[in-house]
Amino acid sequence: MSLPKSVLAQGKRLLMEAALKLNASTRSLNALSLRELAREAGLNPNTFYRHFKDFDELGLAIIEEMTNQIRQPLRELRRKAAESVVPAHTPIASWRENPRLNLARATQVNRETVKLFFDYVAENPNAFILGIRELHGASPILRRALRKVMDDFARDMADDINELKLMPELSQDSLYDISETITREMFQLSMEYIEQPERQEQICIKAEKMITSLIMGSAVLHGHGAILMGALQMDQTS
Amino acid sequence: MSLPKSVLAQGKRLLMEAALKLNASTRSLNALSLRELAREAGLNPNTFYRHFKDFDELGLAIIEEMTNQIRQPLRELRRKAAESVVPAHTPIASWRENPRLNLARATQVNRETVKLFFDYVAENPNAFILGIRELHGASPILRRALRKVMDDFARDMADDINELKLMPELSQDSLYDISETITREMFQLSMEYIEQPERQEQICIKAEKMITSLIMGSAVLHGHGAILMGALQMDQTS
DNA sequence: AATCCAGGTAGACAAGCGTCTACCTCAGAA
DNA sequence: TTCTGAGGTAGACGCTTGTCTACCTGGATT
Repeated sequence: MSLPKSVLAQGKRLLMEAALKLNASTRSLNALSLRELAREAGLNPNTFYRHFKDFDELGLAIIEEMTNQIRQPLRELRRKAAESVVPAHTPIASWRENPRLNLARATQVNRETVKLFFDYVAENPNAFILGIRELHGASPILRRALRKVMDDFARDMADDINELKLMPELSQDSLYDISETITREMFQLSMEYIEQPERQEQICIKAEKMITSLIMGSAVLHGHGAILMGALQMDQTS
Repeated sequence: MSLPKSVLAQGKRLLMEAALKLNASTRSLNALSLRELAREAGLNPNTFYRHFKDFDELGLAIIEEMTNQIRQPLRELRRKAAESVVPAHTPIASWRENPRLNLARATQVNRETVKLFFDYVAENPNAFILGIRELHGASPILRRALRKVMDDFARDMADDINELKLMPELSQDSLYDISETITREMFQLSMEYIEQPERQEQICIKAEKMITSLIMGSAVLHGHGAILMGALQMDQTS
């Protein structure tokens, strides 16, 4: 949960961590009082002003740090997962040529990415609580910022699906729509994952199925049903 | 946005409406001050205590009213939409027998339900803002209550899909999972719908596609792909 | 060696807060 | 007709709040 050691002044980080903690356990950011925050951080109330103009600025700082921390690792994981089925730099057969192999790759990437994502959620629950809370919170500034974060995530996902050929070819728009939906759902589910530790495994499975269904359904809807059916039948008999 | 005329004391309704308004425009429920609320409602601060123990109780009252208002109409609409393709009391052919007709029915119900839902959102934006905000808010009580609301919605949806045979047969669990995902997504999208009036039509279409993809994907995943493909091909040539 | 200034503190202020007790009012039950 | 109790008000209480001005400190810059 702790923020990364960086060039941030100590007090600034203390305040950010206190905000994360209070936000998760007690109240949303905009219901937080400056003095309460300072108390939690063990600092003088005025110290807040040395680092932030207002709570939005604090929120933005937290969001930025968190985003930087998770965005790149997620992309790398997708690559690793894809390579674990087909070694890197192997020319990738088209879905039409080898539907079975491609489906296996996609399934593997799906499974591993979901797992990593939830691992990260479990390690940084407070960050996700804050993110999801403020995504629908009262501050338009934070809402906008978090929507952009999710948008970036979705774009990354779409790029990776494209690049790693994780599903039959699709228009850019449709692909992005799917990525957006998946991203939204994953963030939603991360709350359940945090709040119901005893159901974590089920939630993982649910997430995988949701993603698979969405992607498959979209493929069918765009005329790639036959390819998929081929892959699936071969898969079931193996 | 206004709450229904009912047996509620006037002051109670005034307070609930003030809470809706302030929540939507300014701050989340738990960041609301009692005096501010009373001011907005044009009442004495103490009047609050005559009706509610605390803000959670207020929130619960609002949520309950809203749920009663939308739950039944949604169910009825699904029936009407289904009947507009196949008249009531007609014995419904199985998907295997007549995939094309069933797909048409499902598509119609999908389209009309999405439309009705968003219409209702547009009429009661503040209620949805409050609902979505508090679904991820700081109060565990309201979170739990709203999760139950969404759960009920999902169950209704699953029941209707079953009863109206809106998709090929599926295990109850899988069907419920899908309904849950769709419900979650619809609530998410309702925020976008409210905040981006100029994109309302696109959001409708996006929602329809999302639902179709999910349902089709799930059908494929559970071995009903062939039926679907048949229906689709016949559809495309018509 | 002098200076600067980012980071942190101290105290004070008026304003707003939640909540208490006490009082008013008036429709309907007795 | 009297009584009662739900709905609403008034004033006061001690706290907490955000923010202001002023001051301290110690490492880097000159």
